[in-house]
Amino acid sequence: MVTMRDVAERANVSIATVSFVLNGTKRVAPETRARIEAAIEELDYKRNVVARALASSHTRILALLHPCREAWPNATGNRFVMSAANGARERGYDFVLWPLNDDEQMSHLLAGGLVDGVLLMEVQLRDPRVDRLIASGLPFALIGRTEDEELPYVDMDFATTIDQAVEHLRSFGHRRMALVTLRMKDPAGNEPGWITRVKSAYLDAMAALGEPATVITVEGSSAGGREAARLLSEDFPEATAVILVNERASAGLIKGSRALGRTVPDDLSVISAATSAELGEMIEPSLTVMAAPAGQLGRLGVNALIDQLEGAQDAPPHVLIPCTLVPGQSVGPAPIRQ
Amino acid sequence: MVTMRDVAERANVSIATVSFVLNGTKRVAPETRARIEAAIEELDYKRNVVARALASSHTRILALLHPCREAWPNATGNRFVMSAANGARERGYDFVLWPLNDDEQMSHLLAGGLVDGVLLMEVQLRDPRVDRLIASGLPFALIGRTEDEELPYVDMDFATTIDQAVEHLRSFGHRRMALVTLRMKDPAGNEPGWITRVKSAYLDAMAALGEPATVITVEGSSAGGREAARLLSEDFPEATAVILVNERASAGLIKGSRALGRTVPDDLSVISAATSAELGEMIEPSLTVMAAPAGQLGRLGVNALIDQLEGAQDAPPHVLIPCTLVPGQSVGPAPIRQ
DNA sequence: CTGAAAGCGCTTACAG
DNA sequence: CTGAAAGCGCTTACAG
Repeated sequence: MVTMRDVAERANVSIATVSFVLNGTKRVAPETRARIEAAIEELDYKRNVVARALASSHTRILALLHPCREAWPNATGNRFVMSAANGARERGYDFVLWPLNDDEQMSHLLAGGLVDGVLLMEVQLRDPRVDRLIASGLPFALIGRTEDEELPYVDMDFATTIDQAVEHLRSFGHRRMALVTLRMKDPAGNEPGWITRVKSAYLDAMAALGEPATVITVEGSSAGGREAARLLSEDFPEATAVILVNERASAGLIKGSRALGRTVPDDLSVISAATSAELGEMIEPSLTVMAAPAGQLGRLGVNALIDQLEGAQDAPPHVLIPCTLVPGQSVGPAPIRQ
Repeated sequence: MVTMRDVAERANVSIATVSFVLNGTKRVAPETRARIEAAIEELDYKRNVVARALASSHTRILALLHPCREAWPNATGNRFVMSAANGARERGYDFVLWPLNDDEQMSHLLAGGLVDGVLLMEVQLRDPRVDRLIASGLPFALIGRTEDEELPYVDMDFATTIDQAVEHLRSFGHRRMALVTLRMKDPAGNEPGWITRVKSAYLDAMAALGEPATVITVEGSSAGGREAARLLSEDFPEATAVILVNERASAGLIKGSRALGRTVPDDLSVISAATSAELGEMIEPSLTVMAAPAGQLGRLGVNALIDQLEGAQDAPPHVLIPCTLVPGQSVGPAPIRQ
């Protein structure tokens, strides 16, 4: 293994000077620098990240924590991760995904000194992981919000997204619209904050319109989607439109409705929010979608984290970004009925 | 920050003894051990992973490298990752996903001393990353095979999978079957090894049956699937069945065929191999699928890697696992025609 | 502009 | 069974 000492010897300098060149932390005479750079080149020296981390107490590694059990989110999640990784890299940080099963593993990671900062996804309103993060003293940024909105976060703007979905459906003449979302609780019985926000945005919108509201929650799967179709026809048969915020149930909802004799969009319009254009494309008829701003969230999240690490004195960022409407063929004029 | 020294002082021992207890590397008297464990508990001491890594030159971290650009694989890839992560954990290793953009980043990782071993996905027949891995001296295991089949790998058994798909279609009376697979090259013009293997397994099977063969390669997207439907009707209109090995084109192929007036499965049977039951469920009609053995591959891959790290003297593992048939509604009797 | 030296928090022969 | 001490490969005041 080539070490800094080897480089120093070859360039006839001390290891301190090599370090200065490598990190740009101090002026070094041009000729000296050239000699050192040549030695580095010739020896193909790479600095030992572990030793550097121990000496400097920084690793320049950022981790995205995510639950190991959960299905990995698909096109949206992927885009999020990639843009976060690229954003990190552009600012000179490594970025890793760290699947975690339990609290024990999380403590291990937080205390181990291996990462400089953490990005947390799928944050819940009262999230014990956030408490742990705070306790650990490690810098972090949240993708999603807790109850305590003082903490730094970037998040989808669910209120605006739902309002726009409602507006879009209204422009097609729909008045009775149901919300279909995800049934999901952690062991402690908490649901992700975004589900809570989606529900209340929907209820607010319906209240403002003076229309009746029905919220259907099903699991995130094809079967869940079919169940939603059934519940919809039982509990809210007057609905002519559905706002769907449950990506994995999308296909099942369409299939299930068809099986119950309601075709999309003739009998029922569907708009799938917080998802991706790719998903819309996969389904027949192509879904009208509100595409999640995954790329932006990834970049903003990682930048917020790095700003913090590098001691930007700004207030912690609170960023909300709405989804973008991508029209498909699943929304049509409201059917006339009595 | 609580260090080993704090623990040692509180327990009235040397830091060496604390280390022995922590690592179980040496006998320690029961009373001493108890004192130390109590101190660890009371101080909530966690060992500094970075310092340990520098001193021992092991981090007990394994990395799964994957290209940062690529779409993240979906249910199959997810299952693979999760089982690898859990497998690693069970043997006392951390497991991270490391998105990489380029060779520079790879060298940085390999030389940095941060990971003990590496799992490489989407291996190509001639894969420069593998050369780099070998040069780095880091232990690794491949998910997929290079040309040089001496290297340790675990992989899907494409030959068996294709044979079983063919057999399944034959049992429905099909004789003319096309292969639709993925068009994908890296910058150097190499295609992933699995694509090459799928093609030759298909060609071999058709040759053995004395049936004509047509291979259609399209990009992995809805549009690609529709293009495949078009190419199929132009280039091989006699085909009554398609073996599809291009997960993301599945939906488009069905949609595109329907648009061209061929319904599935009445006019055309489709079997989607190396994918997941979840995907099959999403599509209308539900796809008959050959589900990838993602969970097994993840576990076996990580175990092969750890065996190597821990110096098992066995020959490097060469494991092949076929997909599993999950019948859906996209395969039906071959239509009678002339 | 450069270097000698302490120190980051551990592990591990070695000695007793 | 336990400890004193060297050493892992860097960074970083401090001195010159």
